[in-house]
This record gives sequence, C-alpha cells and structure tokens, in this order.
Amino acid sequence: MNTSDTMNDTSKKVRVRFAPSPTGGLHMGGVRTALFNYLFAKKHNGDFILRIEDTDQTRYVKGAEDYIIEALKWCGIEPNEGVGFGDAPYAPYRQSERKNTSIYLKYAQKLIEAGGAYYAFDTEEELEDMRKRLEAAKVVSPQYNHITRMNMRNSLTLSHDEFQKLLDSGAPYVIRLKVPRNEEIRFYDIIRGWIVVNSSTIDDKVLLKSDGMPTYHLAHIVDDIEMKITHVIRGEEWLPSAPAHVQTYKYLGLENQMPQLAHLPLILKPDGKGKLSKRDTSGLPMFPLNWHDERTGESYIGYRESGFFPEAFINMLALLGWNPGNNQEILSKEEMIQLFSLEKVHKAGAKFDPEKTKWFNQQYLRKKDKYELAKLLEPILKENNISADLDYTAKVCELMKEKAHFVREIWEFGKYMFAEPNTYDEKIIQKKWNIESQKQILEIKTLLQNIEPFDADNIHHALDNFSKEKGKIDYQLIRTLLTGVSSGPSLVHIMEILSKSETLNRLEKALQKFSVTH
RNA sequence: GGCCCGUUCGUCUAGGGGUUAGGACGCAUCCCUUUCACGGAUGAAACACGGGUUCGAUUCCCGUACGGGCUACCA
Repeated sequence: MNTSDTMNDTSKKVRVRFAPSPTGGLHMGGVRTALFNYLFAKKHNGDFILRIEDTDQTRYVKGAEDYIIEALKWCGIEPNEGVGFGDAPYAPYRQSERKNTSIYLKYAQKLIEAGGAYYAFDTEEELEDMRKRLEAAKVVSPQYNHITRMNMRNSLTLSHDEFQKLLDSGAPYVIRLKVPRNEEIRFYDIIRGWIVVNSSTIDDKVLLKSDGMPTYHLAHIVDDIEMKITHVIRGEEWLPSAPAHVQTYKYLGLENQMPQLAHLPLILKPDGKGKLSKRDTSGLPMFPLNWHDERTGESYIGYRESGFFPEAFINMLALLGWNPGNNQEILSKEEMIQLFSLEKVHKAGAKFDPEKTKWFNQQYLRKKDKYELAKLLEPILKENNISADLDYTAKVCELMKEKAHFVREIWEFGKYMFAEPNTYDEKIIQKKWNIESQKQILEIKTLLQNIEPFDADNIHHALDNFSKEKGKIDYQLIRTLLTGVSSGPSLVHIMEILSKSETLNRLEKALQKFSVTH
C-alpha cells in the first residue's frame, strides 16, 4: 500500500478549506496556508472553500472577515465556495451561524451516546484549584484527563440524580471529549508520515463551551464532515491536537471518512527565534493589505500598499516550505498548480527572507510591459503633481526599470525625467566645474543643437566624434547638469527621451546657474 | 517541566548509502557598460554532535544537543 498517496479514493472530489478565525488581519502565514490549500485544490480539480471560524465571540474583531476576503482576492487565491465567494451549497459557512442549526449540539450528543464525551460542571475556580493541586503535587502533566476527571464534577462522577438536578437547574456545563487511557492513536500525515501518540498524554478537550458554542476541536470536525472535506491542510500548531481529533472521528464511527491530514511547517522570524510576529519582519510587512485594528488602534502596512505585486508575493510564499522539484524559482500561478504536491513540502520551519522577497518583486517588475508599468506609475506621479502623457511615462519606465525593485522606485530614481532638477550633486559640481569644462559644455550644447533626428544613436556618434577630435568629454558632469545626480541609466537615452529642446534647456539653465567668467 | 515536530552554505532549498553535496537570495572579485543598474563569469560559504548498522554514512537506526510548536470553556 502506498501510504503517501494523497488520494485514498480517486472517485471522491477533492475538497479543501481555509478556515481562519476573524480575530485580526490575516497575516502572511495564513495567506500561505490558504495558498497551499488553493494550489492543492486546483491541482486536483477540486473545491477550495472559505469557512469562517468565529466561535470565540470574545476575540471577534470587526472588519477581519472582510479583510480576509479582500486579501484572498488580491492574492488571486480565491475560494470557489464559502463566505464571500458564493455561499453555497453548504451554507452557512460561518460557524456562529451554523451553531444556530444545532448541528454541533447534535454531534456532541452523538459523542455522549457513543460514550466518547461527557458533561462537566466545573467552575473556573474549581479548574484553577485542580491545576494548583496538581502543580503542588508535582504531577508531570497537569491536565483534565483520564485520571483527574474522576475528582471533578461531571457526568462521570456525579450520581444520576445529582447530574439530572444540575442539568434541570440550568447550571452551566461544557461537554468534554472522554479521551481513553493508554491507547495508541496513530494517523498518517501527508507531510510528516506516521505519527503515533499515547492517548494518556492527551487531555479531555472541551468540545462544547458553556455558551453553547463549539470549540475549534468540535466545530472543524463537524463542518469538515458536513462539507465533505477530503484534506485538511493547516499549520503545524495543530499537530499536537490532531490525535484528539482522530479520537473524535473514532467515537463518531467515521474514522474511515476522516480527511487526510497535512501539517504545514511554520514561517519563522528572519532573525532571532520563534514564529513570525507582527514585530519582526525586518522592515517588510506582515500583512498582505494594510490592516488597522480598531480595538487596539494599531495599524500595519500591507504588501499591496508597499508596492509588491501579488504574483511576486505568492511566489515568495509558495517557496517558503515548498519547492517545485526543479530549480525554477519564478513560477506563475498556473505553473505552481501544475507542479504542486504536498509531498514536496518541507518539514522544518522556514525563516522569512526579506531580501529575497524584494528580489522576487524585482523579477516580476522587470517582466512587466512598459505601458503596464506606466499605468502603475501614474497615480504616483499624480501624488507628486506631475502630469505626463502615457507614452512618455512608458519610455521612462522602460529606461528605469532595470534598477527598480518597486514601481515607486521608478519615480524615486527617475524624478528628473519628469521635472528639471532643482538641486545638483554638490561634490561633482565643485570638483568638475571650471572655465574649461564650461567651455566644453557650451561646445557640446552647440553640437547637440545640430543633431537630427535627436535619438540615442545619433547623439552617441556625435559625442564620440567630438571626444575624438576635441578631447575627452566629462560625461558625469553633463549627467549631473541634466539630471542633478551623478549616476543613472544611459545618458544618451536620457537625452533622447527628454528631447532636444529639454536637453538644451537644462544645459542652458545650468550654464547660467554655475557660470564663471574667469 | 510534559507531549509532539524538526535539524544540508548566513537565508530559502535540491539531493540521497559511494556526488567535485547542486540551485537561488545575500556577499566578494572580474567582464560588459563613458556612471548606477541589468546581464555574464568566478569565488568564499553547509550535511549539529556521539554511538551503532555497513566494505562504506551527510543519507538508515538509537541517543545527545539545539531549534520550533502545543500544553485555555483561543483558534
């Protein structure tokens, strides 16, 4: 048997889900999880579903859901089913709304009937006391489990009468998973292989909270069953609770319908230790789009607003923990889909690399057509009160793009293509401007005047000839007079694009400004 | 602490019982270029450690170390 086969039933349509909770802006780790789900679904002609796991009302953040939807759209990894993406055929896709259908309660009761779950009436204080007692007794793993549950107030320890009385009185209760003692729980993870855990190390997880909401542990299982999910692709942080989930499927008698599991490695901080956090992305954003948390008042800048292309962003993300099996690094979404496989996902966590992220953007920028770039540059020009026609802007983009990582840099490096310089590199002027150079500039001005047509080739030849006949030309000085700065793209191309009149105009201005008489 | 997962250049990674351990980012040098950049070439740079198994281990097994995750009526 090929246990690594990701499709245990080829007749079953692949259905995967991305199931974030709306507790804040979706960060890049979440985007990568969504991306891998998307790629896997597309690869197998399956469905990709967005489900919102909003079972914790205390952590609900307004705007987070819309943010998630907008972010997925910007990244081009759109679900074909779920909240904001069709809402059919398994609606609702928000767990808070699904709760109203009593679906979770139904499953919880099924578990109780099967002897896999029980009611627990312990108060917060009682739980706290238990933990303290266990700690004082130096119990190795203090938790609500097969041993300690017998000292707590639950349907396993209470007499039938006491239990019924409590239930009738409306006393708050939770439903807990009754994890068996000393059994081997094993499951196959597509990325990690077989994982075996002794059930005694797992605690009796709360499945249904006292407010009637399910916890993640119950909710995702119920929804995955109901929504016919075939593969659960999620972050590594879920690995420790996976055995409890497997046990839940067992109690439900649905072990053979359990989705296949794949736990993705985490994205780590670029330097230092630990999971990627909002604080430490070395100058690059944490979020795909600008995110403002109304609750904390904190704002975070997004990749979109920082000038990243979505293709570059997801390309970078895809290669954090996955490789296509060849040495290709620049991959279109279609190529990623074609090449994607969970077996090629790395096991170890990957440190985020800001430098390489910029490199990806540069690669995509260089592939863009000049008119496409010009259109992207236009709003930036507008911000700076520059008006230029699209053809002209396109020419500038073509000239400047080799140097830029971001569209914005085309403006930053090439301002002088849109307006004459108002400052000049002082060092260059001081060092190079004198009677002789002034004379040469004057001569070159006359030379340029007579070039027709005024294109890069002609200018190049003319200057070449001049330099052969009359001595070496100080190109750096001319560049500085024309652009204000001492380096940049090919000077003759700058002249061509600026046009003859503007080139002459700028030389004249500079001559007047720096003119010396003796 | 306990449980689980992991460990190939600084970083992302390929590979896998016998390889000059490959690529990419970054770095350095050179070439191209009247400058910068782009491009090209070259270079420095890695199998965590200790035991096994084996003719041979970076690759398989076991330990150790280190890193990470989890340890809530959060997801």
